[in-house]
Amino acid sequence: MHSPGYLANHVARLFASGLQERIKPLGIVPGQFPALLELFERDGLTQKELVGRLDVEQATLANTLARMERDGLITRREHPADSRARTIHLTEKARAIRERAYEAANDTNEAVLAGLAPDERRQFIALMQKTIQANNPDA
Amino acid sequence: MHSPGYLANHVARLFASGLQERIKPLGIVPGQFPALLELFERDGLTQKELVGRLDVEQATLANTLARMERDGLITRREHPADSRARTIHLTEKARAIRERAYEAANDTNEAVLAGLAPDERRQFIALMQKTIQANNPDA
DNA sequence: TATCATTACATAGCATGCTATGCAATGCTA
DNA sequence: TAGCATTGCATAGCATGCTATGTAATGATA
Repeated sequence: MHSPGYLANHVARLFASGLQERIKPLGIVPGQFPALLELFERDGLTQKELVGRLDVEQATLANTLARMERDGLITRREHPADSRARTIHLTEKARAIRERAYEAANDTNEAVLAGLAPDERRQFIALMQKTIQANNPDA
Repeated sequence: MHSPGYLANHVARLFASGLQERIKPLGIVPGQFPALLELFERDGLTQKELVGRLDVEQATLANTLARMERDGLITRREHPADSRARTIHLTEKARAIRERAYEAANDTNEAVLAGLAPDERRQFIALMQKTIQANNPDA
C-alpha cells in the first residue's frame, strides 16, 4: 500500500485526528476550523463569500455553518442588500478561543511533521501546494 | 491557507474524487478500494485480518464490508474454527473488475500528480511515507 | 465446570465530504 | 412589468471516517 492516493488519505487523517484531539477542549471540531479562521480574519462574510475562500462545496459549508450555529460559534444576520443572503458573525464564545485555536493548529502541524527535518517540511508543503495548483483549473 | 494540515486534507480529496470518478463505472466507491485490493491478493481473510492490513478502525471496516456485501462484491462464510468470525470472499463480479480497478487507481495517481516531475513524485511519496512512519508507534 | 475476561463483529450516533435538488429572492429581458 | 433565468441557501441522501458500546462466542481460571 504505497499508492500516493492511499498515503495522502492516511496523512490527512493524521492531521485531522491530531487537530480533533487538541481542539476538543475548545468545543470545536476540525471541519469548523477553516470557516473559523476565515471569520477571525474577516467577520460578517456571507456563505457564498466563505465558500469562495474555503475549498469545500456550498452544501458542505451550509451543514458546517448549521453545526457552528447550533454550537453557539456563529450567528447570522440579514444581509443589508439581499434578503436571500445572510451575513455570518462570530460569537463572543468563538472569539474567545481564537488564540488557543491557532495554537492547537500549530501544535498539530508540528507534531504530525515532527519526523521531518525543516528542509523536508518545506519540500512537503511545496509539493502539496504544487499538486493542488496543478489540479486547480482556475488558478 | 497553507497550513500543512489543510493542504493534506485538500490533496487527499483530490485523490478521492479522482478515483471516485474513474471507478464509478465499475460499481465501486473509493472506500471499498483498500479492502478490495487486499482481497484480490488474498481471498478468505477475516474482518480482523483485514483490519490489521488496512489502516482503518474495525467499525469503519465493518460498515464498508456491509456496503460491499450489499453491492454484491463480497460474500461471507462461516469460519471453520471460530464461529464469531467469518471469512470474506470476493464475488465473481468483484473479480471481474480487478484489472480495471488497478488501472483506475494508476490513472488517478498519474492524473493528480501530473504537475510533478518524476523526482518530485518520488520525494512526495517518500515524505508521506516518512510522515506516516513517524506517527505510527508500532512500526 | 462455572464464571469472568477477551475477542470478533455489529450497531449507534456523529462529523464531514459529496451530488442532486428544492425554494425563495433577485435580476434581466421581451 | 410579467415571466423566466439565476442566485443564495437549505435539504436529502449517501459514503467514509471516528468513538463508544452491545452481543455472542471463546478462552482461561478459580
